[in-house]
Amino acid sequence: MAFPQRVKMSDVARTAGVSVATVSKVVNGRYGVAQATVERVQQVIRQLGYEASLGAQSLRSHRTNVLGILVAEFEPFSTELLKGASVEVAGTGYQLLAYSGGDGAGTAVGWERRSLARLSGTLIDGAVIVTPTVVETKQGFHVVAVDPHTGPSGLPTVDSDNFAGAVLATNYLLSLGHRRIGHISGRADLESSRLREAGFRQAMADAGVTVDERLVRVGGFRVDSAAEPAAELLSLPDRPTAVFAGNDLSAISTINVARSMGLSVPDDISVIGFDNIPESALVNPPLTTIMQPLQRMGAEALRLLIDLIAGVERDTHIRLPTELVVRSSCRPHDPAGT
Amino acid sequence: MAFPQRVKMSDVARTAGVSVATVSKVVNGRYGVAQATVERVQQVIRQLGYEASLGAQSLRSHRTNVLGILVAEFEPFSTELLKGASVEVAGTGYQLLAYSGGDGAGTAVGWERRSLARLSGTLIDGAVIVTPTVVETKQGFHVVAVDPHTGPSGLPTVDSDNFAGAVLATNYLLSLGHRRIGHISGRADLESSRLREAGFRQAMADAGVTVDERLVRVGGFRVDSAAEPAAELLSLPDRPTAVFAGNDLSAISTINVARSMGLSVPDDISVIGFDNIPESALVNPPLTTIMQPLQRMGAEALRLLIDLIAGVERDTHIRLPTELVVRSSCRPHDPAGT
DNA sequence: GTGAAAGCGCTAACAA
DNA sequence: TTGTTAGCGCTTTCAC
Repeated sequence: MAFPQRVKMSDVARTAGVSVATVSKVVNGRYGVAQATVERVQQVIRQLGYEASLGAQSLRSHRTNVLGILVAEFEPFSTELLKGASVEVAGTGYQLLAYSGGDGAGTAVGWERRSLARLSGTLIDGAVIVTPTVVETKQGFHVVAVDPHTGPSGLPTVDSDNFAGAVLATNYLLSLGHRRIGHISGRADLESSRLREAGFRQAMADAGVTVDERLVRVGGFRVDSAAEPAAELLSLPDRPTAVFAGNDLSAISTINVARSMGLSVPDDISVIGFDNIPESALVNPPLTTIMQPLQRMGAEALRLLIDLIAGVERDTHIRLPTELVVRSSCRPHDPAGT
Repeated sequence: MAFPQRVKMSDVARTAGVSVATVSKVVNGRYGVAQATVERVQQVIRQLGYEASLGAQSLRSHRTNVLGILVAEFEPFSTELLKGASVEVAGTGYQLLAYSGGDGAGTAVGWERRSLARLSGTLIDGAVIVTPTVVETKQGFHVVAVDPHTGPSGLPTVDSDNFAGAVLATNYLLSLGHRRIGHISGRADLESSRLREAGFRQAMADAGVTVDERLVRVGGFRVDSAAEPAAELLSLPDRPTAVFAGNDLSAISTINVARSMGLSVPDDISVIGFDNIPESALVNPPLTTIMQPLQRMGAEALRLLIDLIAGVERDTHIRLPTELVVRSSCRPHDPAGT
């Protein structure tokens, strides 16, 4: 077993004694080929293990039955979506192609435009874009955004109720007696980040608690980018007694920073996250957080995309509910400091 | 913002007043283009937001700087590898393309051959294949297998020490006083599955405990496929007091089945898994398991692939250590049954 | 320094 | 029913 160079359609044609056009017809199940020929060609295809090149095929036909999921990188958030999309795609006849077009540092604005430009029109019939940095609409190519960018956009979207989730998180901390609550926000360009901060402020206002602006910092939704703002927050002379982190990664980063500063979570400071990625249960202490149904979001996005391609009339904005998940990273505030 | 059809190289050429050949040279940084022309073309490229089509480009050039990760589906095991590969790829100049070529039911033998045939030669410069079902070698195309198929294969591989891990798991159960230990094995065609069962048998033999063959069943490494064998095991009149599941998914399935039968884990039966996927910490009770460094395996596989492409001389078989992770799904065996 | 032309592997008219 | 032809968007000689 060392032979198989790449076998192409012309190889099949030659072996079967027909033209490539005929092979193409057989491969694509077109009418107008003698039954005997069909069988002979199929026989050769099996024997040679021929499989059409996705690149060449899509270049020509503009239909591939492959759906793209475009992400900046494969981190816990996007891989959860991927899991959901993966089970949803089963039995649809589509294949899934996940493309990571970022630079790995999470800083490349516009990665989704580049990825989309490289893959759309050829290779994929439609795409789900995860947390895009810019808004753009292409003609004749279907795109669904998960956790979309801020700003008006005609794009079909899937997200969760970020505002309500943030209110949930903040109210939980308030109910525990915290008043000096910090917030590490996410990527300023994302609607979700904006809404979480807005929910935080709303809940604080509703409770009659003034937000200390020094306790609100931009964390960027990543472990590395959140470390510095977290450190600043915790170094304040009158540091917060609780932190609502914009997502679980920021929360985990905050816990790491706290530990490195000799602070105990939740004894010295309570931390709550957002997302409920699987990793949040693995940190020490296990993270209290707001759950977004990530896998379901991935599944809904994929279903929406398939429906759009099929021309199904339907609602193109899906918003799923969030939920408080209590673990061990928060405790009641003790004014006495005992 | 509704304009951009797909902009192609000919659009750039026309706008810049040059030929597509010249644009191509500029895009690929070839020598022999006047500095002024280079700048003008680059200006137009930026202005139009041009990006080369992966499909067309790869069809012609057979070099794409895209590496493939081929999986049957996006489940916790493969997505962990993906996370590891994603951080490893940063800064290498490669992009990652993950392709799910299975049928979603996990039953399609040969998916990796099909996926490979569709993507290799065009689109990707090399591939990491996750738990392939068959062995095959292509010429002039680099492939690394993670958790490879049983049987001799020239393929470069990355795996963990499955045998030692299984011994670890079994010895742990033995040390807890269990003697009637069941095993739900994995996919018969995978080397990892074979080695885990072998390690189980070895550890039992070393402890002088006879394996009851009725307590060894094939589980297939998936939640759904493991449910029936688990149910059979737990329905036995003299059911095992502990089960070593071939992987975490089977273990989780076993816990589900136990609960549905009214059995308590770990009070009525202890369960240990293998893999340490993040989900294992989320089940109730949190799963005791054998950790494979999945993200690191993904990273090592990607590094190995890149080295192979670059022609670096190096070891092409990487085996990483496993480790016992104690959580709450096992407890000492109580002969009295109190 | 630049462009015309051939061709990557495939599909789709159209002709035979 | 089958093969011939053109061309998808791009790269690469090779003339000019």
